[in-house]
Amino acid sequence: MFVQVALALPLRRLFDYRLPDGQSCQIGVRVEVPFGRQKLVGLVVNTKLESDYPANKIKPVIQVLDSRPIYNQQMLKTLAWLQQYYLCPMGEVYVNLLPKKLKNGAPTELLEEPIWQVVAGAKAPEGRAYKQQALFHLLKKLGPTAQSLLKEDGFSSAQIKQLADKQLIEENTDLLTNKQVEIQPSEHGLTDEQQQVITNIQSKNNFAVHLLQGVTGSGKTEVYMRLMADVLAQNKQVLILVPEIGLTPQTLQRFQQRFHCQMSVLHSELNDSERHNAWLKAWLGISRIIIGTRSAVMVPAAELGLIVLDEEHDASYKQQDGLRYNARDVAIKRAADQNCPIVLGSATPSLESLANAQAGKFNWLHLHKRATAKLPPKPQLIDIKHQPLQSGLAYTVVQLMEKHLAAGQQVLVFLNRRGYSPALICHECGWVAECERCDKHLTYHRNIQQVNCHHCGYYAKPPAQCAECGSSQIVDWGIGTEQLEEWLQQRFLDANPVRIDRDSVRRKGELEAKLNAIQAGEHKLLIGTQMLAKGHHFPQLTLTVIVNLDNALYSTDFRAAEKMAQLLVQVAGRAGRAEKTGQVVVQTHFPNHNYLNTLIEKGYTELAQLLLKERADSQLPPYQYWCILRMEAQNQQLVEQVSQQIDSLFSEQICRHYQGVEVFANMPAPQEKRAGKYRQIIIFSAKQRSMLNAAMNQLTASLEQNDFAQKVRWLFDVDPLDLNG
DNA sequence: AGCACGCCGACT
DNA sequence: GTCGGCGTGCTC
Repeated sequence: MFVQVALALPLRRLFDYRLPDGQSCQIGVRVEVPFGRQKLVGLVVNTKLESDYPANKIKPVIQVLDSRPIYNQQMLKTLAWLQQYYLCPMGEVYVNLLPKKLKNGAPTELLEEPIWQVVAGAKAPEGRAYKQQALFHLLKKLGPTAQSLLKEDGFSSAQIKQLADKQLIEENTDLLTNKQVEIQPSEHGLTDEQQQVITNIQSKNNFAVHLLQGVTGSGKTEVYMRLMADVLAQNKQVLILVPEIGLTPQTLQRFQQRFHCQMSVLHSELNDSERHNAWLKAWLGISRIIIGTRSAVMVPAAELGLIVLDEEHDASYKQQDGLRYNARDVAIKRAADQNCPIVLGSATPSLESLANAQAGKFNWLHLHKRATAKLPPKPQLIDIKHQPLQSGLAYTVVQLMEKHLAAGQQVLVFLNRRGYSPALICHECGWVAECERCDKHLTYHRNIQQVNCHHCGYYAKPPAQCAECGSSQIVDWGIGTEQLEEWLQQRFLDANPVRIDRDSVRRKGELEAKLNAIQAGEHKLLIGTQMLAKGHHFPQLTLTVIVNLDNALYSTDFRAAEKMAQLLVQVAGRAGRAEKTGQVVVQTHFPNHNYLNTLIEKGYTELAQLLLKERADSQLPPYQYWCILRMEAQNQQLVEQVSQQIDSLFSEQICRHYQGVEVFANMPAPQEKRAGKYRQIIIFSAKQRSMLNAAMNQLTASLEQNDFAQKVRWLFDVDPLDLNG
């Protein structure tokens, strides 16, 4: 008996091993095998009675690690599709998607974890221990809850331990494998719109893709929860996917209060043990709800009955290294294989999903009304042509800010550029400080006295002298959040400005703390990047200032306008969510630009129609499928030469067998030189996805045999979001 | 990806 | 004379 094993290697093939006499194993189990002179853990993808490989070279399996398969037949089918579709090495899907401990061969056993509950008759702690009080009250409301979830709720192990020491809460080990779900009634009624959407989705029990387009605050979460209640009551599991920074303790607590059951929360901040347990609880069926970011999409929850993917347009669903998958597309495939419904939610759906909805492939549903708040305000364009700017802000805008702050309200200034200034230049000769590994401008960070490359992580002390002419007249050019903050600190000291970007909230919990301070009204003036745009509610916010999005109007990236529109709608949605009316102003040099005016006057969907028309006319995605072959080497000539050879190989030997598949471009990567390496890309395109995939599989087979291709590192990016990465 | 083998430059 | 640099090649 032989087994075909997938190993964590950059190879697109499987390795045959012999099972020791009398032993057998199921497909989908892990095995430990000898490989060269090392030992590796791999996954059995197939068993067979004969092998093509020379019998004397086949080694025996050292040990079978699982008695129960890690992946069932259905999951293995989905994984096989994933490997084929994304043209990646075997190990990327069969091994690297496992949590680290399992990858290293650890047994599929849960690590010990306490389940906490309030001691019967205990009273809340008194005094200054506010966190402990909050924990006590939450736990009382939730019922028995796993320690890992309490941590996700924003409590530390120390806080939990202190309550336990005071004997106000206790462990309940019996509940560890409890699969019960207790569903609490909703506190909110449903609007007619919500009811219609729910009825519509529930009328289809099997696989269907529902695109739920609802403005911010229209009650999408309540719709999700009603659908979940239904599915959980049928003893099925639910998978909820959120963008990288989408899941706040508040959102999680909403789910916990509604559904008293075990849950797995999966995201990148977990340590190995936490991820191990969360993954296993989903696999064992203990967790009935699995909430996670991108990578949670392939957790093998066997009894899946519903997938919800929130903010479906979000770029963080696309992995940009290793297995370059899009969790949205993989989630749809999983739902299809599992024959369960999937709901894609967004206020601003991606053009891909809108095209699918219009083609009738997705069931397109709408929530137009805000359930709890007023409609988002209509943005106002401020023409800044010929206007003097102070730290990037027009005088009229500063006056407006002053007015809102004087009324005791909050103001958000949005600038998508961190650092003090995006460039340092020589005042004498115009020399610009550049990253020596990427040839890109270095961003000046004044607080830490550094210049940083935002593309590769290179950093250095700011140059004291010009590298060209030796002048010491180095000046900063352009405005970043750091500089904006500095100026606003002076101008609006009383408003206690706070900056939120990746630099100012580097440490874990820092973002949380600042958001809480904003909620509490400690800061009236908020300065932020993308980070502030997503998912956070600021009820006292009445003015949002968007400093600059002009670069998106004339960008080389064909998705720039789409991203700009999604961002603008999202940022605008932050303001006036409570009873107060909000105001949104956008500074621009192009107040007559068609994109901006369509978006503001007619809304996102109208602009999307316009953009889709342009994509169709220019033969761009989603009307043309793309697959990028990326090549990388230390040597520029080599990488160009190899890409030329691959191009010829494709055109001469492969192209004619696959109708409509062509080379759209063969060019240096937009950031040709990055982190000291030279990069070249070939974009392949086709109208038919299956045809493109078949051609690329053929090309892959050729590349693996050709030795010129081995001279560079190459990999595929299927359905790329951009040409970088 | 590891890990070997292998063939050339600076060191105790 | 050896230590070690990373180019090439192989792993069931």
